[in-house]
Amino acid sequence: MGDEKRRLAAVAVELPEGVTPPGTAGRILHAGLQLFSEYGFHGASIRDIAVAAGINSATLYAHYPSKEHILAALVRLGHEELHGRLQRALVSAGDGPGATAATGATAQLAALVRAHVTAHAEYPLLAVVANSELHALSAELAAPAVALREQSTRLLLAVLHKGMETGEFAVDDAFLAAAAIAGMGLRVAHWFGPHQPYRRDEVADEFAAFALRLVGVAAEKPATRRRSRR
Amino acid sequence: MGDEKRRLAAVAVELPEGVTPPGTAGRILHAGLQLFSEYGFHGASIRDIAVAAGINSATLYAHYPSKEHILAALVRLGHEELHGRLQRALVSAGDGPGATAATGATAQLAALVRAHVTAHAEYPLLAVVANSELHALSAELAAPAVALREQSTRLLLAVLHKGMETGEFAVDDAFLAAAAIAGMGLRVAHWFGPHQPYRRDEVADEFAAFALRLVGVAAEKPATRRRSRR
DNA sequence: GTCTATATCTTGATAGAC
DNA sequence: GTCTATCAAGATATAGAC
Repeated sequence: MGDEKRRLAAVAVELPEGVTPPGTAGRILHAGLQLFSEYGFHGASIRDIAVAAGINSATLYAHYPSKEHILAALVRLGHEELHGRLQRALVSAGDGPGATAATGATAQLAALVRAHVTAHAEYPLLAVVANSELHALSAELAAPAVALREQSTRLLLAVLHKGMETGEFAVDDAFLAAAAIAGMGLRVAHWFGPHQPYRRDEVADEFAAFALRLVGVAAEKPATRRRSRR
Repeated sequence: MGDEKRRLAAVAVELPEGVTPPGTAGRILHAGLQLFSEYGFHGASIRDIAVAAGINSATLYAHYPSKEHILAALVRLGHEELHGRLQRALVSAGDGPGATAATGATAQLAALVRAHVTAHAEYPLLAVVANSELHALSAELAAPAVALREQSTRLLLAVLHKGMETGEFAVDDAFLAAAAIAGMGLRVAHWFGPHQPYRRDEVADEFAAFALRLVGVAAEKPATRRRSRR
């Protein structure tokens, strides 16, 4: 699955639009994103980040009070972006015109997984930093992200429980199903990239179909299935 | 899913039996396992490791030529353990008395996933180090693990392709299915622990069932299903 | 094999001029 | 806001006695 030596595939260093601070602060964030995702928090130095941002290392402290705060900003940003997408996906799926009591959870789970996978395929570096470097933060600086993560988990569990109650899903254990579904989506950030023969929405659709099968929902269009690509 | 701040749950620091060097070299390896898994390679210092191993930092160099070599030993060990388990699982499933052309791939996929999940639940620290700290190694020291990882991936892909050919599996794309199945198993190392109300084999069985559903194999015993625990 | 002591370098962060 | 210069602490690794 790609270059197995690196933490993730060669991807453009991108942050969600609208939320990145302008000017130097934003360039520092981009530099941190790139270096933290590749070398980890402790593996990237203040000077490395400064060089990548095109500034002197001392200038950095005019924008962030410490190296840790750069990471905290990225981790928070990543968790906010994901949680916002999950929430919007849920709302859209729940309010859809075709939603009934018998298909609500199915559509919501598909929307949730699609959003989850899309986010990880769209911002792989941010996802890796938010997931794999959270532990480098102090409890205080990690708190906002931890809270968001718990809420995101709750969204998934709620949909699973709902589907189990309506009978849409045949699942023994909601937690284990959530862990499996979340795990397969999280990992996308590590292998997805422009070198793959897939578009983001192809992966998202396929993984949503995987999730539905996983919870016991039969495939909706068995005839439409494409041939294998790999 | 556990303490979301840390990289993994509170688990005993264990290495596979028989492969750990005796004496001080082994204690260094255990110390490295604990500290690398919690703080990452660059987040744990030589002195930290020495203290955890109960020796002076200089003594360490009588056993390993560099800090990087400690990590390399752990990463290699982790990949060898996993690959060995996958191979043995495949052989057992393939040679089983009930194996036929129509069920071979199904049994093999279940065995593969069970072994994968069991390994990650049995040695979570080792799995986290082997997976998440591989990038900190030079290309040379990472090479053995990278090679093993490619072989493990091939095992899974081969089973998927076989099941697609025999008609056991209804899968569009073997690579995406492999990525999903591998991802859900890899993540187990991050949340499994003694605080969870599951035994290792319960998780392994459930995840194997998830994988079979994911590739389109209908549940074998729908009546035997237990009630949800969470 | 294990220690004390130390060399050498890099780290995160600060002081102060412009 | 950005720089030069620098501090104090920490890093990896080595030398040499026992």
